[in-house]
Amino acid sequence: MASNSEIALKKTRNNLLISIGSRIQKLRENKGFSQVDLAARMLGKFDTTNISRIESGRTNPTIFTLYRIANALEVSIKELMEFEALE
Amino acid sequence: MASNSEIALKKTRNNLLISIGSRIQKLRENKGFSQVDLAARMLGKFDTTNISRIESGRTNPTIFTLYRIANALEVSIKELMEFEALE
DNA sequence: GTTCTTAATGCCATATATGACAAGTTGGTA
DNA sequence: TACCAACTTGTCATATATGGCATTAAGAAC
Repeated sequence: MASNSEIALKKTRNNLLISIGSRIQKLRENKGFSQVDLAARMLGKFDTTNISRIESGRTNPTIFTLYRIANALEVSIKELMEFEALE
Repeated sequence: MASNSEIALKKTRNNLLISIGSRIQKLRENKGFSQVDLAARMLGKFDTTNISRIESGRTNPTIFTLYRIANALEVSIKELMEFEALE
C-alpha cells in the first residue's frame, strides 16, 4: 500500500512535471513551432510522441532531453526552468 | 558504426552531465554535506551510489531527481542550472 | 462530404535511471 | 599496523524514458 508520504511525493512529482511541460508548450507556441517542428530541431533523434508526453507531464524527462529541447527553442536551460511551481 | 554526428552528440551529452555533476558537487561541498548527507536530505529514497554517479557525470538524471537534489541543497532548480558549459 | 495538420494515445522494444547491496579505494587518525 | 569515513565501482533487478509505429480525434480548410 502507498503511504501518505509516497502519495505526497507522487503529487510533488506530478506538479513539477506539469509545470515544466506547460513551460515548454508555452515557449514552443510562442515560437510558432508545432511539436513536429520542435522534434525536428532537436539534436539527435526525438519522437514527437514524447514531446506530447512531456508537455502534458506524463513523463519525467532527463536533463539531456531538456537540454536538447531548450536548444531547439533557442533558450538556455535556466530559462526553461523559469516556470511557476504548482502548489 | 557510430557516425560523426552521433559521436558529437555523445560528447555534448557527456559535457552537459559533467558540468551538472560538478555543479552539484560544488554546492554540496559548500554546504559541508557528504553524499550520504545529501541522499538522506532528499525527498523519497535516493541511493548514495547514484549521487556519486551523477556528480561524476556517469548518469543522465531525470528532472525530478535534480529537483530533489536542489531541494536537499536548499537551492532552486534554476540555481542548480547555473553551471559553466564545457568546451 | 474529403483532405491536411496537429496533437493525443496505445502498444511494444530497447536503453538506461534508479534501488539495493557488496567490495574496493583513498585519506586521515591513532 | 589497524580502523574509520567518504567515496567509487561492479553487478543485478525493476521501473521508466525514449524510439518507433499505428490509431484516433479535432479543427481548418477545400
